[in-house]
Amino acid sequence: MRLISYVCKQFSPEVMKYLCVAEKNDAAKNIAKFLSKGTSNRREGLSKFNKIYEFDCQVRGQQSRMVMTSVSGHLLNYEFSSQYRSWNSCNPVLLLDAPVNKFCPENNIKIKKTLEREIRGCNGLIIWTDCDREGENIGMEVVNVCTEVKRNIVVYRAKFSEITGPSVFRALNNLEEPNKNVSDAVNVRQEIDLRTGAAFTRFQTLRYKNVFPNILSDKLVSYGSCQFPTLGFIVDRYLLVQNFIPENFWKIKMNHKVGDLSTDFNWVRERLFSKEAVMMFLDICKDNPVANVENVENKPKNKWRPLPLDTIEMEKNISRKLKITAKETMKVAEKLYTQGFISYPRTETNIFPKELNLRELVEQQTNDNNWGPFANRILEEYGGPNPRQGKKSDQAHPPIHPTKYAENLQGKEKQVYEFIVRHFLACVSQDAVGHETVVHTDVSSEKFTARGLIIIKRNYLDVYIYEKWNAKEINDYKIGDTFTPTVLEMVEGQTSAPNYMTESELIAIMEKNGIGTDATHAEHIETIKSRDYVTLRDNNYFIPTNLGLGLVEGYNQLEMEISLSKPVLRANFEKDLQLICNGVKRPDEVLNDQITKYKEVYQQVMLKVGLIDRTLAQHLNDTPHEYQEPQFQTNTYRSLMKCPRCGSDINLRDMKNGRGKFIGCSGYPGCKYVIWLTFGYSEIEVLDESCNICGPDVKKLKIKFDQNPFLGEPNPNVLCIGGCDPAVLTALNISLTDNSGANNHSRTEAPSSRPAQNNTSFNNARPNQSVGIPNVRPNQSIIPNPPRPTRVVPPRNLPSSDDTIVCNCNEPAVLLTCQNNGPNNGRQFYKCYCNDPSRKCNFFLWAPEEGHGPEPRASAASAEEEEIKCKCAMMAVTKTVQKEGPNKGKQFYTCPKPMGSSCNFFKWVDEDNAAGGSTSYRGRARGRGRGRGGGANHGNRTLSNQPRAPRKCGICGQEGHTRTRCPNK
DNA sequence: GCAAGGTC
Repeated sequence: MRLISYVCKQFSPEVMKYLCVAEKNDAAKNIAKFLSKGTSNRREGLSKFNKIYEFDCQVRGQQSRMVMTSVSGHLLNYEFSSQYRSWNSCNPVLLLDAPVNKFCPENNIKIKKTLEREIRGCNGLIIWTDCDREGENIGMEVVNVCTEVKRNIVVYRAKFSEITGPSVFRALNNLEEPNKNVSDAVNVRQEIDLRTGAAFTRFQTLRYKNVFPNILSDKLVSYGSCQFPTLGFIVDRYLLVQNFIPENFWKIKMNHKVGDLSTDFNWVRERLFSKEAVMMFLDICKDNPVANVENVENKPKNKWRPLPLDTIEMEKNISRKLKITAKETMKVAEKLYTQGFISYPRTETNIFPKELNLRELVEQQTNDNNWGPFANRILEEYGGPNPRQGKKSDQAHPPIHPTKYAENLQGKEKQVYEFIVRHFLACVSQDAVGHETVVHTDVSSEKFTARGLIIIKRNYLDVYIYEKWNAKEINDYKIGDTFTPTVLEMVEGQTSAPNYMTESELIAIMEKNGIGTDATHAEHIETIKSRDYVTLRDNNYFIPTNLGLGLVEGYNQLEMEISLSKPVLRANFEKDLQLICNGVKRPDEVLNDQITKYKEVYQQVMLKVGLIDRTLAQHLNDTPHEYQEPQFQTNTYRSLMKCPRCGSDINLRDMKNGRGKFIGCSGYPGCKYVIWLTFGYSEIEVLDESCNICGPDVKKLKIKFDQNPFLGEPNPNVLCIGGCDPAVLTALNISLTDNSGANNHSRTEAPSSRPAQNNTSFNNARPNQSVGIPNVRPNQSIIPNPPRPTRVVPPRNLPSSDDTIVCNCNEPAVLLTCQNNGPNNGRQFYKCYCNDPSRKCNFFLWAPEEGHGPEPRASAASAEEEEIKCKCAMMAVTKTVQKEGPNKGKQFYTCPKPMGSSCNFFKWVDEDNAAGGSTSYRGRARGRGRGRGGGANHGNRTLSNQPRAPRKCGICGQEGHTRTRCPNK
């Protein structure tokens, strides 16, 4: 509560306006209805899924304005960085630790925009999402979106277990803080599910379409941490049935008939697997076939009313008794919940909270024609509701119960609602009461018993029509009675295999093993049906298909310590997630553990994959083709640096039209950060070499310019665009902070000719529209490394008359020879000798040589020979007049930028450059550069005597030196 | 074309 007391001081109490966000539209509607007491005004959100309700309400003792709206489940979703999304982009194993980002899917954008719009007018936020693990995470997504727009807002969490008037007011009067631990656990769960699911799904699909093209060429052979263990349960039962060997058994049957009343007696030995032995016992009995009644037990026997209803029990019972599938049941229950007829249908709790007014709930049902009289009996005859209590609680939702009487429901809604009401009334009523009689008899020392049942009060059975309790009348025996059995004979039987698995059993075993949630069991079952892993026999029993059986058997053949089709991996993961919730384990710790485990599994699978192939081949009855490894794309991009906007990697990427490259964020489309390369180049690549100044995350770029903007520098040049050298950014027209399109035009094309994807998406990117939330691993920062303060290097002027060249470290420079294949091949240059990265000495200087000395400028330079710069210091391009007229065909220099952002520089090619007066900055001819800035600007020696505009330092703007020698660094 | 979890 510390947060709350702190932030409350930030605002004047009379102006509080809260944005309230529920998990779904109907919940928002009902919460608003109760809180506003029916006075809320409705208006439309930007999405049809989130209406907005406005009303006044007391919050923490203050009259406040409430703006109630909703999301629609999760707002964001994890996705791989774009370069990993294509199925042939990489080996699937790389997906286990490839970069992932959270982004807002297209169909949630309007919901997100609604939140962003509404929070601007509010100074508080109250999270009303469901009070479970996922709801906490959804709430945190809302908090992140809203605080990104408006930082200083009060954030509260409303905790409620049902949407009723008392419950929501109780939540409002006991506002809490969001729980970050719980939200973190969900993030880990999401990330691991995506990584493992995608990695193994791609592996299986790509491999088996190749190995069994006749059968699986078009099949999606998916893997999921829940779907595979679910398949495994069905296969286990199937194999149990298939491998079952029946055995014959024999037993003695005894019956006694008195008039019309027939009483069966059970042999205490039940059955024996030896015919001879049973025959022997029967012979003994028949020697003196008189039954002596040794004892008669009379005792009360109750049949217990059901426990309060949780989701699993609801799914199992409705599946078994009403023959409605779990998936359908949940769909119907969800609808009933959103209509306010029942409480939240996803609950693990079977204990009613004390504060829930059960009497009121029973009273709501008293007018029904079918169960109304029973409800009245609870109130009048039983002294009010008396629930049987279970032992489970999820601390979030109460057991499923009716919250409102419904009389006009139809079809399955009616059936499900009726089940929930009858179950509720049953569990708060009384156990059925009966009387049991057990008769013990002796026939020649062999014991036989008979049981009779008299039902005294049916109680809950009157309303819970789904259960039967049959009375069994037997003869009235007394101790000491003797009688001759009507039937005394040997009967033969055979053990039988268990049945294949029913849905009800499957859900039970999933729950027991922690596979899926109460909300998703039904989904996983549907998934394995749709993948053709299992099929339904007689509309009731699950059996695996050849594919499902082959896959599970294949993995089982590997005899791995941890099998993908066994539930242990998921179960252990769930335990770790709970530890994150409890604050015992750190999320990154669990994440890394899981990734390591799955990598080991993947490696083991790869080692013995032939065994899976052969097992699958047997089950599919097909000959496996030799596996051809797909040609995975090799252009998985090397990270250039971290995105200034979202912290993901940004990479040098190919334009879709193949006409160049650009630098884009791997979080696209979540993050649309992009740098267009507006300068001319023939080669560009990201090197392994990191920038000493910007840090290890920032790699250097090697660029071969069409026209080298760095006069005298080698071409190709090795540069850093991480921000350590503003002159580089200026020369390349790159802005790291402004990404609204300052350089958002392609290298050589007008924006309209860019690929459509980039043309629309990237141009629309604005900083506050970021939808990407980076997946920040522990050692990552979401903010790129800022340029470190550059070491101060005092200017060291080289003696102009001295032949010794010294570098910026004041050490003699080393004379090297250019080895590249460019025009400078074989040419000599000076470089820092000490080669100590910590010194950050970038010294470079061409050595004077014959034929490379000062040259007179060509009087009428062609574009090839002369470098002309425009007003924005870009290398001017040569164009030819196309317009009809006297100048048609004449060449001119102009700014390389497209119309609209051009500096409008203009100069005729044949104009006398030497005359001066031009606005251009003239450089050296290609391949004839000298020291940076033409030598003179290095301050060490002049290697060119060409007339030129004075160069200014890219860092401090002063003349007389350049960035490498800047005293103000 | 991948997961599981929300919800419509």
